[in-house]
Amino acid sequence: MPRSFGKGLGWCHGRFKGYGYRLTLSRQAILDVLSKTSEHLSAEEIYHHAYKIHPSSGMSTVYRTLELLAQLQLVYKFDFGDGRARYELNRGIEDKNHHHHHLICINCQRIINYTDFIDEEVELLNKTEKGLTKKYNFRIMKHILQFYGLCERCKEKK
Amino acid sequence: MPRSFGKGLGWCHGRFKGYGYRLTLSRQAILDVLSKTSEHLSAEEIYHHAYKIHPSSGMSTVYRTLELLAQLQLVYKFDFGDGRARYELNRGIEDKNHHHHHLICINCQRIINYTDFIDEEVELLNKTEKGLTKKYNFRIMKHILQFYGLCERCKEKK
DNA sequence: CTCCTTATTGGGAATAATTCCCACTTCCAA
DNA sequence: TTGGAAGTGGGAATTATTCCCAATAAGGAG
Repeated sequence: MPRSFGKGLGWCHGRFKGYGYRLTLSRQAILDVLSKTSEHLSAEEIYHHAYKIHPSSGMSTVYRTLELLAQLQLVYKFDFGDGRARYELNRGIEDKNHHHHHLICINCQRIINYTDFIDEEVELLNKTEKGLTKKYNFRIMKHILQFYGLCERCKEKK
Repeated sequence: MPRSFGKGLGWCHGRFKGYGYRLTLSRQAILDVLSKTSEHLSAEEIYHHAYKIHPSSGMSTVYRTLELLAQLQLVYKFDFGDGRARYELNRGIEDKNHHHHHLICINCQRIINYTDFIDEEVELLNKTEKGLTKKYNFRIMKHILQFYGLCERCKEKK
């Protein structure tokens, strides 16, 4: 919403206008939802939360907006293997130190953002990226690194 | 089929029986298809190929069988971001040196198995895995490492 | 502030991969 | 040979996502 929106998302506004996009109430509501959670919400979850802020947003709009935001790199779109996409606000633009990878429980879907070893990981990924770019003549645009397993709780029950 | 099946897949037979599963014609056909390709086939592609060998296999059976094979670790199930699962025979059991990761073209879906830097990658992944296991008390069961981009050809056209 | 152009929207229908269901078949061990 | 369990086919059901298009709203110009 207008008020809370100002907090940390003002920069989005410029980004939108810069590309000729309109910052509508639906889009604000969706950005607002994403900015207020640390969870990795699905489109439907975002839809439900956005509903409370701006009740007339439909699913189509949610999907379209998320697609747009992903394209603008304002959000990341992830697949954690449970058959639906999940979205996370890209906080990295204003706040470095937020770069992380994911550890996913295949039983309860709990997701942990970890930053351990992240520097080494990023270093190796960059190196590999360079090597692959050269050898296979690719233009690499993104990578995925995820660990899957059973979390503390789910491990017991099996 | 029976004859060609003997080539390199004999060990599957034992694996099946060991778990009390039956090695039916449908299952043989599917394993046969997977053993004869280096591509990453989707369930539907596997279905079509298997059809030539054993025409009465239905889609349900293909999905069920692939699920079973993945569970037995005889095949790997991958998601390359194009909305359908893809499957690859696990040749690692008899043939080391086949461990690889994937480089995927987001435009034409071409997939390259690369082994460059694989030792360093595996080393870092193992280390990270150990660290995460300890810190978050997870039982890690698998990881995903993939690079996405535009291949040589698709890069030009954009 | 109002008007005009055009991006954006809602919602219902369409799509597509995968899973479900269940009567029928096949396999194997006794 | 037979009984029960494992496996099967195919069509229906499920589910996330995309498509479509008439109606709406954003925001710059006047």
